[in-house]
Amino acid sequence: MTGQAGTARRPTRQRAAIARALSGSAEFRSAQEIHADLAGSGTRVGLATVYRNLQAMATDGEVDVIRSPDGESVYRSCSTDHHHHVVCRSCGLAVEVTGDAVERWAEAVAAAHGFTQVRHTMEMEGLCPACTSSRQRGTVVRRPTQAPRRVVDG
Amino acid sequence: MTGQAGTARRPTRQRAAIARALSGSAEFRSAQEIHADLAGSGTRVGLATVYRNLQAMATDGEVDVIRSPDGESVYRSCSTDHHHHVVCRSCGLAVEVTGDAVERWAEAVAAAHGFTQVRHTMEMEGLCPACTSSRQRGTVVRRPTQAPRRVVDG
DNA sequence: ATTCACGATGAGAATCGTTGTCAAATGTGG
DNA sequence: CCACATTTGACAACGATTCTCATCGTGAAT
Ligand SMILES: [Zn+2]
Ligand SMILES: [Zn+2]
Ligand SMILES: [Zn+2]
Ligand SMILES: [Zn+2]
Repeated sequence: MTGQAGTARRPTRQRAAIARALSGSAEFRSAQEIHADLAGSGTRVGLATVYRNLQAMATDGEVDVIRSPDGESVYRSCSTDHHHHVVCRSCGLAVEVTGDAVERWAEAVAAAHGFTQVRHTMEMEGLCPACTSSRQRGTVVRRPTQAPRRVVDG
Repeated sequence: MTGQAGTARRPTRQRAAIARALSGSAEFRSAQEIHADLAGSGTRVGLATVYRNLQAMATDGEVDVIRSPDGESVYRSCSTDHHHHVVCRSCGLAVEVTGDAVERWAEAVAAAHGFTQVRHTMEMEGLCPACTSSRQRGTVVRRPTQAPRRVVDG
């Protein structure tokens, strides 16, 4: 059978704590970070439980989840400010951008296929101005592994 | 100093084999799959080498890379047909979509920040028509883990 | 062609995020 | 309160990716 009459998910102290921790920040955070936060604030929750609940909340559409470039799953409560990034492939410079155009497009194309409660992620990567000119001059920036600078921008 | 006069990357039999394997398919494939392909076709290449080269090619902008939902990095040679997905959060149904609007938007917004050689990834997720109506009827599809069906579409 | 310096390779160990296991604890419905 | 299905937690197991390091292959110089 595919579906079973809906017994809602049970409310537990752990689930509540995790939800609270999530809504506390507007940034994407990993399961481990959240687990650490909880532990730090005296709330004792098993790591596996954090993973399980974050997953559940994700499939229930309560949180957004994306994969960080390092391969971690990072979560963020849905309602928070929504934006995208343009990241430099060479030096890691990141710029935040927003744009109604994509938002509307995503909504429209998904709706056209009958999908509801649609959410999306989009990332752009290329060469930043500095790295672009470096390459033109024939020099190659070989993965400086420098900490990505984060540049906020509307 | 950030950059050093460019000693290009050295050509090796392994690198060539990996590049060939990549251009052979228009689909995203994982490092392990490519390694298996090579081994299958009698080309002996170390797994670590496959990883290293795929990464290098990615930072050089020769291949696209995204994270599959299972957490694997999957690679695809750049020039191949470009599209996006709308995936059902509940049953895994996936629809391929294309749209000039996003493509142009991404290009424009990145250019506005001086970025060049821009590439992007975008994924949408929501509830497919079937799962939407299921929920409305009060039934909950609890992660059937059914193999995602792939539905091509322009 | 020979030599040199250094990037590239490969085999296996080591990492580390994530998932599985299963007994104990805890909500729920009656 | 009772019977029962979920959820939790501690820890083992997994698996993709990265690291280590001895050895090899290339490009450049001689
Ligand atoms: Zn850059
Ligand atoms: Zn958006
Ligand atoms: Zn569905
Ligand atoms: Zn696109």
